[in-house]
Amino acid sequence: MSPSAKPVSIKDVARAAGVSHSTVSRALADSPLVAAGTKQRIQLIAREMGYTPSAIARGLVTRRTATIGLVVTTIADPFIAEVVRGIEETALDSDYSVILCDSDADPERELACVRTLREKRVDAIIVTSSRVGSLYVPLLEQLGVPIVLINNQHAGRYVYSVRNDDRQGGWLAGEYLASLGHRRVAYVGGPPDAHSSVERLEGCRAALREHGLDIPGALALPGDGRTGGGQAGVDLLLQRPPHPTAVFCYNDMTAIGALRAAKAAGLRVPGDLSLVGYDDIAFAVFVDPPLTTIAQAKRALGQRAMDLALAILDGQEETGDIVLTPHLVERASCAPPAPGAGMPTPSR
Amino acid sequence: MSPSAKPVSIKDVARAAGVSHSTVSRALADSPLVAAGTKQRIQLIAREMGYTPSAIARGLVTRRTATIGLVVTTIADPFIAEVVRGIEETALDSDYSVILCDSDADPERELACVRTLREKRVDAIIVTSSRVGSLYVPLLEQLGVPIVLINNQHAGRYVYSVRNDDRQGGWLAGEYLASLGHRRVAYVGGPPDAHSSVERLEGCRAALREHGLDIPGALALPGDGRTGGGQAGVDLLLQRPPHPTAVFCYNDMTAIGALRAAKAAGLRVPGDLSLVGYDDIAFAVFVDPPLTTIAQAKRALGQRAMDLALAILDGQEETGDIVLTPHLVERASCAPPAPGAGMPTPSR
DNA sequence: AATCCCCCTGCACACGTGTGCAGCCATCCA
DNA sequence: TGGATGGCTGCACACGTGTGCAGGGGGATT
Repeated sequence: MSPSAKPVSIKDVARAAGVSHSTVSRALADSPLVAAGTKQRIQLIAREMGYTPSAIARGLVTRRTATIGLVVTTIADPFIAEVVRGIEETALDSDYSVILCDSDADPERELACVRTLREKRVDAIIVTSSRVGSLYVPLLEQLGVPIVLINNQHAGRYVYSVRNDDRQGGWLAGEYLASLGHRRVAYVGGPPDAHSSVERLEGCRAALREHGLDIPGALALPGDGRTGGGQAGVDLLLQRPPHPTAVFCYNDMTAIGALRAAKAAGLRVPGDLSLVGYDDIAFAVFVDPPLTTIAQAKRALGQRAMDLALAILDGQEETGDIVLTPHLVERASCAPPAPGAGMPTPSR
Repeated sequence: MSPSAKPVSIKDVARAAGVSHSTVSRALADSPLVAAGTKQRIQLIAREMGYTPSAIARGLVTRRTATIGLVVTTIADPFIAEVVRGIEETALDSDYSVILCDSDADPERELACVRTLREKRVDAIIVTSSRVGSLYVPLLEQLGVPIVLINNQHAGRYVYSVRNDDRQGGWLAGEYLASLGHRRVAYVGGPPDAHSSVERLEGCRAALREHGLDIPGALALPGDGRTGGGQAGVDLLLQRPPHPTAVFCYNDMTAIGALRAAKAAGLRVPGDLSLVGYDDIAFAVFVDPPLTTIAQAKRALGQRAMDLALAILDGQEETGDIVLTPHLVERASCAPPAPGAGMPTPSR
């Protein structure tokens, strides 16, 4: 069959089998309304003719496309890629397809994506780490489709969310650093408008306070969630003493940037500076030293999101806000502070 | 509108405008057959009613879904993620959607993907780095859809390909190492059945031969395209002297694994061992030392694949095999061999 | 033997959109 | 003023599938 030829339809099968197309439809759906013999014969003929049902036509009548839309800021982010994998996995297991839309963090493109997804009549939409998450809520009225937000809590009808407990993650980092003996820790955050960034900071602060410590405003820097932000953050910290002995980073990319800057400045990690990341991306193991980090269950995040979407479509009333607990992965980028560290002018 | 409400159709608009649905259809398509005034009025009403055309119904009659299927081994691979980004980008610009299928390198899942894509009536399929590429050719007869293979050359009707010139890439690596003065270089490859791996090896050999050198069989090791393969490869090389002074790796992941093994064995890179990767993934910059590597135009690979698919669907006869040229990116993982290196027993 | 009932099959319509063709009305030309 | 022409609109069908309803036929029961 050449690419331009039209595929065999249910009617073609019906003609070959000498029955009506209704009977074929029922036979292929394994309906009890069709006699066992007829059913078997039709199924055989359909197979022989290479029949494949048209999800298009089916979708038109059933109003279900068995397809969900997935909007991501960028698939090139290893954290997001892992989440997507979880979504893909459970989608395939449930015979669902996912239409991927890479908005490239551009709100205009993101809107174009949503418009397309609406035309394609996807059954639901999953959005990961969008900064314009709240933008969807007004759009929802026109959308008429359930939306699951990943790591972007947002209350609202028809808007659900699955997220990592950022506060708890921050707390783990703070508690760990404090227990190592650090008394002067800094924070290099994510994009200024990211809710998750302030949550992680607050969590960290809460833990430090239990030890009588805090992160002063001068040591809480904004970033961008990428290596550049980490690099700039540490550069800035090194310009104004006294230096921190540890830096908690918004995510692993930021930590990797911080690591570069520290090395470039002649500091040893973790000897002179301890670093804690967030996410536990695959590459955290491969930098030198391997990154101690707060691990999110990335795969699970995707799976739960997809499961939630399926449950909603199945008509089950589900809790609208699932939160997953992160945990600390101890590797080699942290150590107790060197005696006398954190003083106005380090050796250099 | 609640999620379960049905969207407004072209007929609803027609009723509101007091015309037939045909006229609405034409007006929205900006057909010259409709009077300018009527057209404007209808478009306004449609907008006010929040009408969105149903790609489902349209697809049924036009036999075009404006959707392509994308089959990947795993989206978690940063190289593939970058390619996907290129595809996504040009797809969105052409108002096409892409259905992503992560086969997890499992042939069975891969087949399930293709079956689903067929049901969804995608206009074309793009496959990246599948090892079972040749498996698609027999399937094509039932498929009736053009297929574009990325980095998986395979002649055949209705099967097209966009690929990186692996031989040339290998040649670049070999030439570079030879010009640095290395006389004993090893190769740690990809999966044994990967055609690209033998191409890169052969290209490298060709360059070395121009300098009177070669890669003996004992120094050409198989791998798996992941860090584990690189690690195992270098471990093996270090077990049997004389050691190579440089290792050309199938890809960056392999090189990163090789780097770990070398460090673990107390070797310094590039002092004691030079390393060349392949792909130039984003993380190649962040390992220590930053990786010298053969860069593939990943984004372009995706773009060209999508462009090719669009051209084919547009009825243009296109050349079926596009090959892109890689280039060397010099960073810090290579240096001239140390004097006396490559001898039976290194210092340790 | 007649009636009833059950099992199976087909008819017809619906889903939302695109399009060839016919038909209507107004305008223009003779 | 009558006919022709052209611009605009609606009718009807098609795309492929699902499903309520009617109807037919055969077996069982009375």
